[in-house]
Amino acid sequence: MKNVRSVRGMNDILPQETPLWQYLEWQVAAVVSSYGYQEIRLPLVEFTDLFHRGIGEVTDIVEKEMYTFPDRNDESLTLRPEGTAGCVRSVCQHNLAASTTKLWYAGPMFRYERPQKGRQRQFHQIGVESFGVASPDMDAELVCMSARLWESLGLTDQVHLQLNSIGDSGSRQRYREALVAYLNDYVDELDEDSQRRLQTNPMRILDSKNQQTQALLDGAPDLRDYLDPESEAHFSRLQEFLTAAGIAFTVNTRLVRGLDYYNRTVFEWVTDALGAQGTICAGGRYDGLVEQLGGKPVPAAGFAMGMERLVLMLQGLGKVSENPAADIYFVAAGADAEVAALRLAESLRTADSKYHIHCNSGGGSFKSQLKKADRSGARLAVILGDNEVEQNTVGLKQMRSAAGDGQQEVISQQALASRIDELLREH
RNA sequence: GUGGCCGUAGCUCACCAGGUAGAGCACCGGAUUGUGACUCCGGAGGUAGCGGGUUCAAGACCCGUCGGCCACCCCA
Repeated sequence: MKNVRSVRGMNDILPQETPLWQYLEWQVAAVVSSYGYQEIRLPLVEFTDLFHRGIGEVTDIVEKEMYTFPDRNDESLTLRPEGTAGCVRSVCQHNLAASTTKLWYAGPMFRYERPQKGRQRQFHQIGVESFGVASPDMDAELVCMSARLWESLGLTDQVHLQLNSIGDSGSRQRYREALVAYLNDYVDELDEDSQRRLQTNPMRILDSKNQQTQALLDGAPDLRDYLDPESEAHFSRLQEFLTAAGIAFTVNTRLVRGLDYYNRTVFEWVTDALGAQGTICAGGRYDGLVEQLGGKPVPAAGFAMGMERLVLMLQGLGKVSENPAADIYFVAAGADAEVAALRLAESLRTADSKYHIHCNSGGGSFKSQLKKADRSGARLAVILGDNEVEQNTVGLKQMRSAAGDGQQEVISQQALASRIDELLREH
């Protein structure tokens, strides 16, 4: 107990918390399937090369956050740091994108980062990916679907949508040059990180949190002025759709994403309820990725949600997860009574499996077993001792009846199932 | 990877000008014969994250390390 411990940043989700996770998963599955999305289950491990080609060589994820190791065959493998690359790989491998394909998945992702609240090394995402539709109605569908999710989770008034278009590669190229040209005059005023990015990935300077840098950017060229006409039309059409759907958004021309595969639409759902980890959901269009990974050219778009962050928000709502309380607790004293209890509990489960039945009290006096029954939260205690066994009866005690707690009756063992139904269905 | 704060029983925390640890909750048992919740009594549980240093003596001071939180970075 001293020296066994989980790996840093890789946390247990304890029984107390799992109901909330299940609730979240259930809501998401219901919403996305109402849009016709189908679940796909993907490996946690992929060839390292997939992420280098998919996410981009100069991204932070690939440069310093991946769990990469050689397997026994000396091939380099990596624990997936995100879901899109693997999903696209699967789509290519099985030729799934012959027609429009809409997929979703959920599961753990791995990134070697410094843990904080809302950020772990093993964390969980739900991802949604759509293949085969290039027009902006698909972008709109994805945003609508995510908005509907917040609605179903009760989070709508805590989240806000930020939207941008980063155009095609040509417009980004032209904009990058203009931005670098502008910023080169102010190199000394930039923060250290931004100075470095000026060489490696200038557009990432746009979402710097440094205030002085942001002030400098006020005079910088605007990405919007550099969009190619098609991207511009795509973007304005998307905004039309969203307005029609009644979804509020802010166009943030400094919103760029850290993964190289995006083009045109990018969006983020943000909240201020989570401190520095404000993004709960993010995504966009990635029309070039399928081809880049060796498939036929297929347009695509998608987004991913951080489950830990959503769970934190749900907890913040006061949505405390409740463990399913016990319904029936068997109290059995004596060797014969234990046998009878086991037999009766099994027959109850056969008759109706929806009750939570506990029948392994571990012995002890009636008193201590009743105490355990009480703490289990069970509404009914079935009591068996030598007398009951002899007479084929049970004591049935109501632990939580509204009026006059502790009512107890003696009934035949044959009548137990139907009497339990009567008592438990009343509420 | 950088910076700040922190690390005492299962949980929340206390003590201490440095002299080898306590409370509440939880847990277990008991309050006469087969019955829970309230009350009373009792019990178990910590080599004070780990390692080193200073000291006659350290959980308390110093260093390192691991871990947690917060921010940066980055991202979901």
